[in-house]
Amino acid sequence: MEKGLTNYFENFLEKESLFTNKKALQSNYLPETLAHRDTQIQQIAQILAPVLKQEKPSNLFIYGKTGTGKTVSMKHIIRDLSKISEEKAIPLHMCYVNCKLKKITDTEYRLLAHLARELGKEIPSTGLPTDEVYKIFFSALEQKKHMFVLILDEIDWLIKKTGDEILYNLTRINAELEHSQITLVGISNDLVFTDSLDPRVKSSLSEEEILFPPYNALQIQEILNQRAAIAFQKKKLVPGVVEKCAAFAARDHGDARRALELLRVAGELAERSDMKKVEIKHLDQAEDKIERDRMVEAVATQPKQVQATLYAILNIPQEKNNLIFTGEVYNIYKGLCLKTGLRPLTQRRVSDVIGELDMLGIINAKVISKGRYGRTREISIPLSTEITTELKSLLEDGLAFV
DNA sequence: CGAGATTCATGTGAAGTATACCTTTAGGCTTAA
DNA sequence: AAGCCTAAAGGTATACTTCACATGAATCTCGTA
Repeated sequence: MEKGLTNYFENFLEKESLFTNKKALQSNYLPETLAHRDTQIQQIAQILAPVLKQEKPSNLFIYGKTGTGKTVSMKHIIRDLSKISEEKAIPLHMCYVNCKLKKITDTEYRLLAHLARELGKEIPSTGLPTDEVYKIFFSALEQKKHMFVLILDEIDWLIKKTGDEILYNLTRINAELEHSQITLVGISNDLVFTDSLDPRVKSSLSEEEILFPPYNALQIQEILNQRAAIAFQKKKLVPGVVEKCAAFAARDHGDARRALELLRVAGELAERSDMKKVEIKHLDQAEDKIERDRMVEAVATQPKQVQATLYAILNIPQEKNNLIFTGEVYNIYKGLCLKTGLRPLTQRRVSDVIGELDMLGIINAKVISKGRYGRTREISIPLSTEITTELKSLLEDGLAFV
């Protein structure tokens, strides 16, 4: 037994890896050059360049679907600008914030607290009045005497949850700052998001707008090839893998991030099963695995109550066109609480929870009116039965059944 | 037969509550002069 | 008397509850052709 394990590890070490540098396929990887995003990067650079001369650039709004390179492009620019400002000792602070991070940047208070911490201030997680945090942030900013570029990624989430007041306040702050200026860059993949903004906020946020169009299959192929050259050993990909991978991604709106992830996971799967090369079948397996992992991850990190609600939804007998209604869910949920000793939430709250699950993409919930028979959410589960059963058992463990 | 009125089951907004955490302040204790 | 620590008072954000009203199409009602 012991011996076998040691052997296994020894073999593992000796085995030649398919990868040379797997990082190149990870989503946080920043390549030296970005293919097919020259015009966009150029535009952004032009708009933001004035910061180097200590002039306030226009606020900027960037939009485009997921995986069109918005975030990478922006990070690219952040990197270059920061480098230059450092070399030339230009007082410039670029701050990238992803607003989708639960419990970190998903409310006005938390975002502000995060920003103040970025400037080296200690902010408690709760307890302080929000305008107090504004003041702290404000004075820290003023003290530093520099240009502050605030990049809000997934800004639509923030606004959806907390309203657009934050943006209004942030743009207004400039008028009161004497030694510093703040520039906003909003990134969103919701194309119609700005319509829901207060007109004043809208006009000031999108003084400039840049659209990131989806990549086409050919462009994705090039990107994949570029990255694969760095990530994989030579000739480890069966011909056609990249093409198939690009086709997968182009199928739903040219999402390059997905394509890269697909390739990486396919590589990992090939390696794990001791194959010499990455084959097409690994792509199919990878697609499965990614979907599954994403769901498991999303579900496992939810609070207990959300999990219980989801479990209730998954456990409704799936006969008639799998249409499920809120009342039904709530009843099962209550029974579940009884069994697990969980304190039941009100229907009001569960209604919101269902909305949250919908936002997370774990379920589809649409408000419909059934006429004489009332109004409710029509819930359906867009997952394969395998994933559903996997989630169920995951939840059973998590919820500690009696 | 068709235009309104009715109805149901929940959606949804506003206001209130519990909890966990923060700052301020007043009182008590210690210490140094 | 000055300094320091502690505990109570007073305040906030967040997650949730309570209350009350809003929704919107299937169904019902009733006047009319």
